[in-house]
Amino acid sequence: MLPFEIQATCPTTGARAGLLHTAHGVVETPVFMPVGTQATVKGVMPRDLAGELDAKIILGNTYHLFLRPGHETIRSLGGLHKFMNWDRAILTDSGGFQVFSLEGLRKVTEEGVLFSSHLNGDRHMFTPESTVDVQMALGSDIMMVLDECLPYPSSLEASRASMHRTINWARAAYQHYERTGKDGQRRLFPIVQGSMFPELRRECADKLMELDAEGYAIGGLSVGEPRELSMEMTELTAPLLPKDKPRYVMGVGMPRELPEYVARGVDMMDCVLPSRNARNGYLFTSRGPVIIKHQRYKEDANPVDEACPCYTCKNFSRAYLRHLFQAAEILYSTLATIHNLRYYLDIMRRIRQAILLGKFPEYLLQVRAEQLPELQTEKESVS
RNA sequence: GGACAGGUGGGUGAGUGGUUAAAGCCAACAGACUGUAAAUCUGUCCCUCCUUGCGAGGUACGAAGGUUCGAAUCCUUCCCUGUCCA
Repeated sequence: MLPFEIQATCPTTGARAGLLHTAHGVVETPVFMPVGTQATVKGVMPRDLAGELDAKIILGNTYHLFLRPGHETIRSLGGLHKFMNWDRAILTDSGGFQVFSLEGLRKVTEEGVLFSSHLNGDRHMFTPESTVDVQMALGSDIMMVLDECLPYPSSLEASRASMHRTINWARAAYQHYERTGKDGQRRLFPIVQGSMFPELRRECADKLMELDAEGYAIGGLSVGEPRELSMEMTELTAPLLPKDKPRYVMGVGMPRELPEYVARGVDMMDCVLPSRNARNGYLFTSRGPVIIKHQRYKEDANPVDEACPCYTCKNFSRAYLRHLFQAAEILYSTLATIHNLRYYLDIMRRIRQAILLGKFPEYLLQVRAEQLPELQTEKESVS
């Protein structure tokens, strides 16, 4: 298997366009990966995910799938791909994010994380080794090492200790992986931590480099810090990671930030924003956000985004979507999620094209120059 | 015609003499959301004013009177609604 093929690099910014080969297809990078935590991208059928949206890779979650339905159940049913009828690539997060999001339901020790299930309180010990085993049972194409995702802000001392723990876990996970699971069909990515401290980020990246992994992630971002900080941390960390390996920034970002991350050498991103915000009534458009529940859309016959070629925009009005939202109809979530994901994925396709054509700097400048209103005005939405 | 039960803010529905401009829920109107405990969560939700404060007035619990220092709460009459009996 060709590990990671870089097709073009922007000489100005360092942005790359590449091909990430997996046992479940080729992923064109830079890529945005829709989040499908519980073996489903909420609201969207795999048929649309592969067809209309043409996503090449999606996320699953170790913690959630371990608890329900259980990795052994999924293994016995033929693996996660078969289980959810998704024959393209899957990346699984390790449960490291749940260390952050389920703070209060877990205890971190040097050995790993002891979770109290949010479903029934049962206690489960997650170790670097066990999370690799679970992800192998799921049949993940890209596995993530167990890491400790700290909240913001965290003290220097706490961040340093945590960062070292994450390094130790990464080593343990990698050793285990090389002993039991490395077969050229899958990958295991370590995750750079270090909170918002440049020296910790550098040290962490440095140490993880020794693992000579098949790809690296930058984690611990989008945990409450100002947006500029997430960008700064990425900017200083990405160049420390191997040029010939995919770089993955976890849990970002807003649409306009996507090219910014790519400009900093990032190849992969994921975020729940497009899917979650869709369900909560927040639609991303080329002219800024459309909060579909707003009264101003009650009689708006226009599509969500004139410029969007998605199924939702091609066939339905804002007024209809607003109605579905107000009525809490299931179809709303589906149509809204299809739109938002299509919006994100189309942005990534444009970014990739720009890089391949050597026009990424212009693209970036153009995006930066667009002064999108925070919210569309009454006048704009009526016109 | 008779007997019960009941009429509370957009809806529903608590509240039976004073911390009640009146709980809760819903609707409505806004806000949040970044490796998903999220089809979730938060706020506003009678009117006017300002020095925007757990501020000042004014209206308000079917209607009109009355009792009381004080009434959505007690009394009287009337109007209306529901159920049952003729």
